Amino acid sequence: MSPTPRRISTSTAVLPADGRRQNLSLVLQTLRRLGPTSRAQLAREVGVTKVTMSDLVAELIGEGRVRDVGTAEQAGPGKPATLVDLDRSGLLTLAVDLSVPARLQAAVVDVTGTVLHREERAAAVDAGQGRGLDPAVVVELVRSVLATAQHPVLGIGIGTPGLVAPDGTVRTAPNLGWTDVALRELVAEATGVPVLVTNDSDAATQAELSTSPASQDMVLVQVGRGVGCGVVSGGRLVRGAHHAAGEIGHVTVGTDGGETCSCGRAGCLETWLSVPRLRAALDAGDDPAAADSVAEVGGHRLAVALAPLVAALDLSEVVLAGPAALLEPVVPVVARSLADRLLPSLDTPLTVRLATSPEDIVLRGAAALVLWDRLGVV
Amino acid sequence: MSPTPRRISTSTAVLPADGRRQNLSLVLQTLRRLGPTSRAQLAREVGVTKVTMSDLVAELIGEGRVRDVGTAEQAGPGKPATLVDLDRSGLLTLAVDLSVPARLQAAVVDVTGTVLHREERAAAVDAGQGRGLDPAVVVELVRSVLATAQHPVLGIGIGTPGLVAPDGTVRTAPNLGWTDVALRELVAEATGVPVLVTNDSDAATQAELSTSPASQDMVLVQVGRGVGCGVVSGGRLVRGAHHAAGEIGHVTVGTDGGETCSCGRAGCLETWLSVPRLRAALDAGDDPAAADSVAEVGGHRLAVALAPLVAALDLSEVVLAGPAALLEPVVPVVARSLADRLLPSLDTPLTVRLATSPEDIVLRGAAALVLWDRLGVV
DNA sequence: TTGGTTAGTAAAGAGTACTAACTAAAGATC
DNA sequence: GATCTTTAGTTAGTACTCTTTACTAACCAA
Repeated sequence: MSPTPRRISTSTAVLPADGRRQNLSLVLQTLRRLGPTSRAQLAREVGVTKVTMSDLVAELIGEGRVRDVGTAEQAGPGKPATLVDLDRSGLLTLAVDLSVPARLQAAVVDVTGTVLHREERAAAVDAGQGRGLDPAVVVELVRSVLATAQHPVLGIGIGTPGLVAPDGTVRTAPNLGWTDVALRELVAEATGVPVLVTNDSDAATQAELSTSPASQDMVLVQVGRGVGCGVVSGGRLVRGAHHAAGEIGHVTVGTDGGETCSCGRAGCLETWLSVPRLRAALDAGDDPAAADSVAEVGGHRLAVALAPLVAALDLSEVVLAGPAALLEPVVPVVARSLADRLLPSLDTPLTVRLATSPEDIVLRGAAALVLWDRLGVV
Repeated sequence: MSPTPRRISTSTAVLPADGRRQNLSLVLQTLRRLGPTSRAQLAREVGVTKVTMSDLVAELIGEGRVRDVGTAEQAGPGKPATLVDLDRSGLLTLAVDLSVPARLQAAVVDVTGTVLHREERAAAVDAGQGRGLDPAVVVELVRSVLATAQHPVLGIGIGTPGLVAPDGTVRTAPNLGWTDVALRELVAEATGVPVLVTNDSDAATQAELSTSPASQDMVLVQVGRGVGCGVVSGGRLVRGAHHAAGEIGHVTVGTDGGETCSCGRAGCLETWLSVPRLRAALDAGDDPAAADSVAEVGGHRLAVALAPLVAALDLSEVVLAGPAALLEPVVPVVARSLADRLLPSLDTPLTVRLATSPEDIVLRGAAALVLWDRLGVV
């Protein structure tokens, strides 16, 4: 029983055509991972015969998703390989980042995550006065960027703060002053392009997962105005029972009270750790000890909240995303406090680090999610 | 993009034969869920044509896994259905529960989770004196029960405390005094039957998942000598980076110290909540207030530990497994404390409850895991 | 030149599920 | 009572997917 049979995870029947589609996706994924590759090599990687791989590649070339990129220099005996690769111009996506209202961004992103063209808008949001973000601003921004794309885009991915329903409606987003905004519908109707709306932390997590696919079990904590996270377990982004996974900002941390939070309760994680708080401490005095102390307390509280999560899910990585300068001093505090509160792992120890490339992390993640949704490319 | 295409989750190619196997599994799963069913109904449930379903059923009948159970009483116009059902006698498993050394259990379990025959052994384990459980006892117990099975068993499932490696080796199990015991290998060689070894909490969680398949996102907390848990996210049991998911007993809970734990640190969850502690409080005095107080404190601390997990994974259920009499008073405490520490859910509120049928929960879970591993039956 | 190795293609075959058309058996309708 | 309608299940033929086997093409090494 040890060699567990290859198990497929679906709740509906699997037809041969479904398998074919999966195999086509695998080819694209493999190409994304390896770059230009021969058909023979692809066949070995994916686990089909050369014959089948030639057929799969031919289909992808016919669709304009893959193209021939010439002959490899021979590296030994035998006929030199003819390499194929993703057709980058055929895999453009439009990514939108709404996480910072003062700096709404949209960009054309290629399959490697490179931003080809970017535009920004500034929006003033004051939820307290009932002045939310006008969705028309988002639609205009998307249209403007879409017009600059050199090739048709595969889809539009939007990373937004707040809770997003599976149908692409933003249930609630306090930072944007939104309640039940049918964002997917609005943008899709305005553009005629498929639209995917996700939470910004989930997008960031997907970006991290795509760039460093080593960690199959991790949590990415995004520190901004508030605190959110994305959880990856077994290589899959956790969605949750109500599509609200990752909303840890208003979890009470500790058993000794704390400051009163905007949500009305005391000791929420956001009251201990947030960008405004870290920045204020940095700006306030010339006393570096004060800033250190805020980082110390915030990092400790984050570790208190994360410890049960890390233990219960047996995570191997904790990643912090946000302003690097502010979070840099937090990392060792989190690492130390987590070590204090957990049994040491038998094998590889827990890694705590900053996100590999925090810039445009939401944009890249939104683009990656579109690729995943449209092509099954991880 | 809203109708997300049917996505298969594998990292290797999907051959037609893989799809076929999945579809056969789906038939078994559906029969388990619905009981005796017609081929036409199965076809509608699984999502294939009647023709294909007849073929699938014929194969399963040929293997002795499904059998004809006569004609249905006509419930309307049309030819009456000929019903088929799982052949329960052909789907026996042998389940073993090592979670309580003083009461090692093994049983023949049928596909419904009914225990057909059971045997027990008592073992004295004193890890402090280096006297661990002799694996030969387990082998003898398994052999004894196996001899009583009326039909060949599909596999042997063992639920054991401690950390289990994917190859079926028990890495460490303090309660049994075990370190690196190749349990799967030992039992497999002694019996010639496929063996699956899992953590006891994981087995219990699988049992709960099988009996009430409603909750796709839940945590089951097993309270015994220590505290362990099984996490289900998106309907899947979480394994973790080092196959150590669920080990929350030695997570520090709270920010205000606590008793010293056997692991050497202070404030571990196990120091706040455990069966010995609850029982001692119940037995100690005639003062019911004392027992209440222990349940109060233990339940509160459990909620403190679970809150970040529930929020981050957006769980919909928290299930407590263990001695019902002791845990009964803990449930409302956990529910209240969790509500205090979390933002209320927009939709269905969080459910906190006892396991539906705590008796034999590890045995049933181990059996269910064998069915899953051998047949893909959930 | 000859032999060995690797890439890629061609033809034939096995497996899977489909559609179309059938039989069987019941209730409904005239 | 005869005929229509409905549902279950089977038979025959078809399309699709991947495989095995056998081939050509192109290179290195001796």
